[in-house]
Amino acid sequence: MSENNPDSPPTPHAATSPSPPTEKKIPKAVIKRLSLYSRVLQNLEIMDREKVSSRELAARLGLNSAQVRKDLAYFGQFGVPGLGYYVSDLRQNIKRILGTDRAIRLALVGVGNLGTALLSYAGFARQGFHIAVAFDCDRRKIGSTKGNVRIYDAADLARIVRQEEIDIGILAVPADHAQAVCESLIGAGINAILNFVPAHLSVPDSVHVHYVDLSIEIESLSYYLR
Amino acid sequence: MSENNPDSPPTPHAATSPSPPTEKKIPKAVIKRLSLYSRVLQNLEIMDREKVSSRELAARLGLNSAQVRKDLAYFGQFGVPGLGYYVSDLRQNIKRILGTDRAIRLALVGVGNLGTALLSYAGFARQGFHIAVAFDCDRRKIGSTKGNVRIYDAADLARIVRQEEIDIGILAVPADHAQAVCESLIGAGINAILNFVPAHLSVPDSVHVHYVDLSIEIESLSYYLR
DNA sequence: TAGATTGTTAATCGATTAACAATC
DNA sequence: TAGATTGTTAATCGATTAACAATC
Repeated sequence: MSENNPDSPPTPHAATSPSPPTEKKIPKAVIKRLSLYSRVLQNLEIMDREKVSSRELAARLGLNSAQVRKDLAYFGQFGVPGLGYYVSDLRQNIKRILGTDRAIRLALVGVGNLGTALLSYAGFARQGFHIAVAFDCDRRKIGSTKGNVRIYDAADLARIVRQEEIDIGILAVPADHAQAVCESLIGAGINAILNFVPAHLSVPDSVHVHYVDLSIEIESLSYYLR
Repeated sequence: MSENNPDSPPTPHAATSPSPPTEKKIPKAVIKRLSLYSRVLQNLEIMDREKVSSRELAARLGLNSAQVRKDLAYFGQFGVPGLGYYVSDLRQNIKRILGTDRAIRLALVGVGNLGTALLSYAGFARQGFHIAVAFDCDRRKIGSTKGNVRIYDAADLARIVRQEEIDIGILAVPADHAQAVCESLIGAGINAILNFVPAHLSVPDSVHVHYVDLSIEIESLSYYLR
């Protein structure tokens, strides 16, 4: 989103459409909250709750009820005036909107310290996220498996990512490889990346990157001590 | 920040001052970017760069240069018109502002799957973040050490957190314990928490919580597939 | 000095919240 | 029906960006 400012000259983006004919652009923050609603709804379902109001949904997440209603209204009319939302119904709708009504296939690139931890982290599978393959460029790791996941040569990334129909790439390589690996992933058709590398990635607008950086988070938190 | 809306009745917060006599409130996003600047400056220092402009700093992070200048200007005048910023000088200033010019002491609560991964994650130490102690309530873990960190009984949390002068708490317990543990930490004087638990925490305004939730991130990313 | 870049103000943009008619 | 809660518009709030005088 740094295009067309006085810092970078107006880019003659051949690839980018002048203005996508989308009805209304949905803020990223809305999508993130959708996932939060989904989780709360899952809990409510376990508690056998049939209905829920925007007010309660908001309270359970520390949000404003108008925001909840507005977020949901981006995607259709899911509620019943005077009653609220039907828990299971709304949950299914949200999962469909997010595309998590099927298993999501992940590829991990970089099986170092952090990568290994991610492979053994059970939390993913429970939510329907499946690390299908891993990549590294260390001879000693290639061909082996870790946490039931086979480790392939990073040189074969593009081919295997296509073959295995990977949805999302997880980046956990050394910082100086991040941009290159990122480009390989994009070249292989990936346009959603979870980036654990403490480095800024340059990607086309069509590619979505989420940064996870614990050091930055801790550093930010230290500002608030005492 | 959910106070004073029609959802929650105006809370008669005895403890909260009506409006802190702070000069200007600094947005959380600014603090987060400060940490990013700090990292880029570290890299520039390694490259033996003496000076840097807001333009370059911005470009390296995909931001706007006016934003960089404005962020820094919250805290003083660090730049030289016509020249830019002195790399080492600015970096030191930012570290001082963030409070990371000394080692930060962390306490991990919950030594399960994820907690163990965090203990063995080397990335922290490098940045001056030190997990000083860990807590669990499993008899078999209490008293042992993992990754050089001693695991204490969660029942002794308050006492040890004070004794060890912990700055930040890391929450990695089962979801149904999160709120209670969070309150113990706050009771022990902690007001900065890194929360890995997929649950909303209710905390006073004075306490800062950062949520790290990989499942939510992946779920959000799946929205953008194709 | 001329050129460059800061710090800062004003303009723009986007997101959150309040309010309320419509509706069950 | 009366009470409750939605969907949505308008008002508010906050954050980003452009522009430029001041300054090295």
